[in-house]
Amino acid sequence: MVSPHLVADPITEPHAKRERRKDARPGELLAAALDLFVEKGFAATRAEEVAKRAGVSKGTLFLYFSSKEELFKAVVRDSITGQYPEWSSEIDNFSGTTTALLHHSMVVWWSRYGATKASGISKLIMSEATNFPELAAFYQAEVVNPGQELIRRILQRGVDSGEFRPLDMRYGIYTVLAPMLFLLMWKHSLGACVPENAMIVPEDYIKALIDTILQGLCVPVAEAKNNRN
Amino acid sequence: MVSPHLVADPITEPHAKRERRKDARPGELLAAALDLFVEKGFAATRAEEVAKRAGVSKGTLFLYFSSKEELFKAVVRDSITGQYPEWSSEIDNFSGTTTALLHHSMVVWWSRYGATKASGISKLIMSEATNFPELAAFYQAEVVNPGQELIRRILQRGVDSGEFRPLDMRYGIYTVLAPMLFLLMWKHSLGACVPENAMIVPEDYIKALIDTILQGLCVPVAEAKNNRN
DNA sequence: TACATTAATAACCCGCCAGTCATTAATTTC
DNA sequence: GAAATTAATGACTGGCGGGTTATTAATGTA
Repeated sequence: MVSPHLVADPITEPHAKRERRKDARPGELLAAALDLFVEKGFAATRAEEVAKRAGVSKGTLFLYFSSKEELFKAVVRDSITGQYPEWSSEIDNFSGTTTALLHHSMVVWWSRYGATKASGISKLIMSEATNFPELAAFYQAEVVNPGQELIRRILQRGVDSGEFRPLDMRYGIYTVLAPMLFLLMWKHSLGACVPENAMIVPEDYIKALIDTILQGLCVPVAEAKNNRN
Repeated sequence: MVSPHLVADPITEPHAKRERRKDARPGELLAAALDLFVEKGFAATRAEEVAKRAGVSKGTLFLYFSSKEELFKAVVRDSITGQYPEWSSEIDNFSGTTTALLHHSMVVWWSRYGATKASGISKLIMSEATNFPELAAFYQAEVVNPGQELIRRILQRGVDSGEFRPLDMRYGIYTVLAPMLFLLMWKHSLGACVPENAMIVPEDYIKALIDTILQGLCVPVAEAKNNRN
C-alpha cells in the first residue's frame, strides 16, 4: 500500500494485548484490508478477518471505519488515486515520439500498477460493481474518469504530431485501455487458476500488443505488392 | 437459454400448487438460474430465489441439482458450449477475405453472444474464478480452450493467405480476444452503473476497434511522407 | 496514589442461507 | 377405488457475519 506504516508489521512483530496505538491502527487496517479485498473480493472479505490480520479485534475495526464500504473507499484512496499526479507530469515532460511515449506508458503502467497488489482493486470493482452500485459510482468518478483523460492526452499528442491517424477519441482510448485492463482482469481471475500452458506472460503480451496496436494485423499495402505468394 | 422449454413460463402462467411436472422442471430451473447468476453473480445468488423464480420450492431445486455448483455447470453447458460447432463450421465455410471473416466474426460474436444474457456467465467466471477454483477449471477446459482455438484458426487463415503479417499465435489471439472480452466485462460491470456520457455503444466500439486492429494507430509509412504537416 | 479519559475488547444480537428431511398429495398401478 | 409410488413441499438446522455495546484496562493528569 501507499501509506507508510508507523510501526512494524503486527503479524511479524506481535505486541502486547490491548496495546493502545491510535495513530498506527488506520494504516495497518488499510494494509490488511487491501490484502484481503484483493485476495477474496469485497463481499467475500470478512471484517473480522481484516481485523485479525491487522492484529486487532473486530470492534476496533469499526472504531476507525464506520462500515465495510467506508473501509473500501479508504483503501482505494490510499492505494490508487495518489499516483495520478506523477503520471500526468511524466506525460507532459516526455520528449520522444508519441510511439515511444505510448510504449513507455504501457510498460510503466504495468510495472507500477498492473503487476502490484493494488491492481486487484480494479478487478474487484469490475467484478462487484453491479452488487455495490455506490462503490461503482465512487470508482468511476475518482479513478476511471481521470485515468481515461491521461490516455486521451497521449493519443491526442500523436494525432497532433502527425504520427497517428485521426482518431475518434471516444473509442480510440479503448484501443489501449481494453487490452491492458483485460490483462489485469486475467491476472486476477482465470490466470490465477489456469494450467501452465495457458499462462500469459505480461511482458510478452504487452510487446505483441504494442506491435499490433501501432501497425495493425494487415500487411502494409506497399509491402503486400512485393510479398504476394 | 438454449434448451427449449417444455411448458410456458411459470411466472407469466402460474400453475396449480404441487403440480408434478418432472420433465419441465430442469429447463425452468436452468432459465431462472441463468437470469439470477447473470444479475447477481454466483455467490450472491440465493438458491431459494432461483427456485422461486422457477415456480418451485427450494427443496425441489435440490431434487434436480445436487448443489449450487452443479446447477451452475448445467447452466454453462446449456447456454454456451452448445454454440461452438455452429461457429466452427461457419469459419470453415467462409469464402471471403480473412479481413472480412474477422470483421464478420466479431460482429456476429457480439450479436449472438456478447449482447445476450448468456454473456453474463463469462463475466461471472472472471469475477469469481479465484473464490471458486473448480468452476474456473471447468470453464477453462470447456469454454476458454475451445473458444481460443476458433480465433487461432481465423488468424492463421489470414497469415497463410498473406493478408496478415506473421503472428506469434500464443499472443496474437489476444489482439482480438482482449478487446471483445473487455467490452463484455464492461457491459456487465461499470457499464451498468455509469452516467450516460461514459456509455460505450458496442457497435461503434467494434467498428473503431476493427479499424485499429487491422491497420494500427500509425500513419502508414508511405502516406506519412505525403501528409507531413 | 487516585481519578478521568478513552482505546480496545469480547460477547452478543439479528438476519441470512445452503442443504436436509419428514410429511403431503398427485399420479400410477392393479 | 385402494394401495403403491414418487414429485413436491416447507419447516428446520447449523453456521456464518456485519455491526453494537457493556466492560476492561492502558494511559494521562495531578
